[in-house]
Amino acid sequence: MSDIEPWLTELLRLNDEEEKMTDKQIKIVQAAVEIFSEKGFAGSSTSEIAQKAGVAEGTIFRHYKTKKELLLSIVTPMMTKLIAPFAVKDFTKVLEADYPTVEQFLRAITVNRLEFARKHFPIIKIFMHEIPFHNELREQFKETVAVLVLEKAYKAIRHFQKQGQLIELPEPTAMRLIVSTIMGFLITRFLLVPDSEWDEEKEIDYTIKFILYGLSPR
Amino acid sequence: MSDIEPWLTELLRLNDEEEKMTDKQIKIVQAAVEIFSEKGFAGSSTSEIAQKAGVAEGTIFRHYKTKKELLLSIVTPMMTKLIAPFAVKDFTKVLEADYPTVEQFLRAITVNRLEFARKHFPIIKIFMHEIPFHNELREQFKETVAVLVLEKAYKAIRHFQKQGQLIELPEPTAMRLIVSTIMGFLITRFLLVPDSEWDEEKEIDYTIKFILYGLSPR
Amino acid sequence: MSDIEPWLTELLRLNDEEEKMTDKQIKIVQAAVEIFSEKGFAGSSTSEIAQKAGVAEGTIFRHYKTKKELLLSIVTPMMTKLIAPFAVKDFTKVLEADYPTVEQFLRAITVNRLEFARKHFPIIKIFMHEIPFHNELREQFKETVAVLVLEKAYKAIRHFQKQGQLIELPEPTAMRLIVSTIMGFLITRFLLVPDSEWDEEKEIDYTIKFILYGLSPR
Amino acid sequence: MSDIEPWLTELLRLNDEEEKMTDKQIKIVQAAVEIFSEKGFAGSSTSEIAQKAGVAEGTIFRHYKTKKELLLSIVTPMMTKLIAPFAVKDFTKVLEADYPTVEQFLRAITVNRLEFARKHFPIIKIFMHEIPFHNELREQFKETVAVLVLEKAYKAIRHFQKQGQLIELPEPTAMRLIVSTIMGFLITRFLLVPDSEWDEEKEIDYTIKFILYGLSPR
DNA sequence: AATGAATGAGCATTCATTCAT
DNA sequence: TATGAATGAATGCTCATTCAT
Repeated sequence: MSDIEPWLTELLRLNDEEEKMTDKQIKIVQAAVEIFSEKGFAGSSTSEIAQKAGVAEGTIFRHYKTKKELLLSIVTPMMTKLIAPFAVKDFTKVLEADYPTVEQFLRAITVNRLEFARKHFPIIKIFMHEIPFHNELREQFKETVAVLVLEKAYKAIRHFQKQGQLIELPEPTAMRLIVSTIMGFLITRFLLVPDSEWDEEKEIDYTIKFILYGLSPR
Repeated sequence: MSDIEPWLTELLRLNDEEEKMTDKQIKIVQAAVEIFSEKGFAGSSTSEIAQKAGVAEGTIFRHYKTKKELLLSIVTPMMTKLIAPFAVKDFTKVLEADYPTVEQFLRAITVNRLEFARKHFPIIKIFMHEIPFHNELREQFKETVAVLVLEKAYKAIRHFQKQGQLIELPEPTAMRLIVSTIMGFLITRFLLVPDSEWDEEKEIDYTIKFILYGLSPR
Repeated sequence: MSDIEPWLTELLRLNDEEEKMTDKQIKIVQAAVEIFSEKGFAGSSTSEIAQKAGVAEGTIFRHYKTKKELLLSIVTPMMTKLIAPFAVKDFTKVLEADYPTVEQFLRAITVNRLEFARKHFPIIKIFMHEIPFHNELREQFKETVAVLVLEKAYKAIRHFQKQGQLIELPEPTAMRLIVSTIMGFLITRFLLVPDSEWDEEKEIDYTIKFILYGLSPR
Repeated sequence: MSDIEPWLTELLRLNDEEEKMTDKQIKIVQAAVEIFSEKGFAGSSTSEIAQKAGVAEGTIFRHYKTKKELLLSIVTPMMTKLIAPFAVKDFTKVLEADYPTVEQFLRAITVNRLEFARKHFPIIKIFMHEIPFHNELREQFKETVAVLVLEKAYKAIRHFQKQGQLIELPEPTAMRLIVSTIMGFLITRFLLVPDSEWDEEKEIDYTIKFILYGLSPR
């Protein structure tokens, strides 16, 4: 915890543009992420966060009106980052120029999201645990992220289907199968076997191939 | 919620063999499942459970020493049921006799677990949310369920690999790809699109085919 | 505080008809009245009340959902008692039968309210301090007490005016002058010179005579 | 509330003689009066005052060591103003010269205090609510105001009694009856019917006449 | 077996006040 | 003079749990 976490630098950069975070505020966020991800939001107490952050309990509430606001201030910016790879105006052009084959596209996406998950893992964990319990989170996710990402992803699927690189499945089904496989990969990597030896290159390869064989015409 | 839930009859049958549950106890479990699955364990209060169950606060603690014991009494029996399909002594014989092809086997497993999930959905939800926060749960799951299921599953994979029906992948990798796909199917079905129209037969078919193509030799 | 206060027996009797108050609850109300009247509602803390009542802080909130509910449970019943002398169906008949002269009527009212104030003094003090800050209190007072009392009082004034015992003033003005004088008498008695020697009989006499001379035709 | 309040100009003038109040300080006092009179001292928070005044929280404490000091700085000068009409050396001479009859004297006092109350209403309200809870206030009031005013008032009463304009009552009793009536007049005017139509001239007249008839020999 | 009053530790949040800038 | 971040004690209230009935 003494090193600066990758998700933190990110968060700092995001907030930098609006307002400077004080030293103590940074410590608070750091402690909150750690504790929320370890015990869940409802299971964490602000006094514990304050203690770990080395600040008075009142200090938390000077910066965040409520405990929930602290949660959202951590989780919301992550959602924005999630859509980053899809936040491109002319998506089809990118596909044509950079990813002539599905394989290249899938590999790019997988590696990219693997790095994203590696960087933001604790926050993603918090997010996935809390999303069923907080309407704001769910709405935010649905309205911004899900919509934007889905639209672009369906476009990519149709693009490769038209080229005959993917079999003709309903886009949602194809999407589901691809996402399941990649999510399963990430979950295995970060939750189930976080420290064991694991040949990442090879596992990526297996995973991509699996999707490819599963979805390409014979 | 007034009808008797499928998971409840199951739970009653399990406990029946040991001890009779009183009327009030049943009401408590019913209320607890509902509330835990809606707000999470830490976010639920025993007083709310008592209220919904229509019993006095003290009554809960007459049957369960602690709130956590109530949680475990709900979640643990579900784990036992989870391994049921694999709780067979001579697994290879079953495979040979009943499931000559991977497709038949996969289809059987998928349909079977789909029904299981349909029946036990609220409890599974509770289980998946709480497992990261309770060592007992994690231990219980690893030591009994995971081990037993994994062992049998690897055996099945090796069985079909030997027959040339599956390509040669490390069993954990094959397992991961299969489980990811099926879990993705179940999560989509029960969490993401619970009420929308969804052609289940067709989706099962797509899913099985995807795994099959992804893992069988060309 | 060790003796049973007059307002307490009253309060107990009122609640008795609905629900029994537990021993601890009585202690809580007793302590609350004492502390509220000494420091004001906002200046009193529930922990202090609990301590003085000799109960755990949580016990207060088992009986009263909020601190404010505790306040209202103390003050509201007093208002009902306030209208008691006017809660008579055929008020004019009472006047004719029992109080042939204004003097008799004024003396009866004054003595009666003096005793009322003596009994309920701490609660009245609380009531008068809190009424500007709590809309519920103000509404309750206006809608029930003020209306009922005013109506009957105006009737009495008109009654004695018709008989030529009172000069012709607008009823509200006559009412104001009478009430001011009696209230001033009570405030002086209980707030300003609570313990000094004070010849009550004589002061009542002066007060009644003052009103009488001030309002009767020469 | 945006206009300059009458009590404020008064307060400024008083403080002017000692020390200049800064712009922010004026805003603070303005906000404090408004909030104290609306929610009571204990129910108001310094942060709310700071916010309404448009200053930083710390600024309040630069000018007033404590919240209570802020209260006193508002209420104390008002007391000085209260005794103004009596702060005359040769009171009897004033009576003889300016007020040959009780009626003239009463009318002068009533009109004068009516204007005073109109100007200082919010502060008077604060004062009356807080006096039971703050010993300093009570002491200050008793030792300076009450004593000075009482002394002069008794003198006036004796003066008119000697002339046969007032009946022979103990001065405190006469005082009580007069003050009750005038206070009742003011309270009715400013608290009970603040915005309704109300013929002030006529009500003053009724009030004076009531006292006069009540206290003068027949 | 069931109750519900009682507990006291713990909770999120607010408070008046301090102090480095 | 003014700021506003920081404090930590205190607040009203909730919690899981106990226990006499």
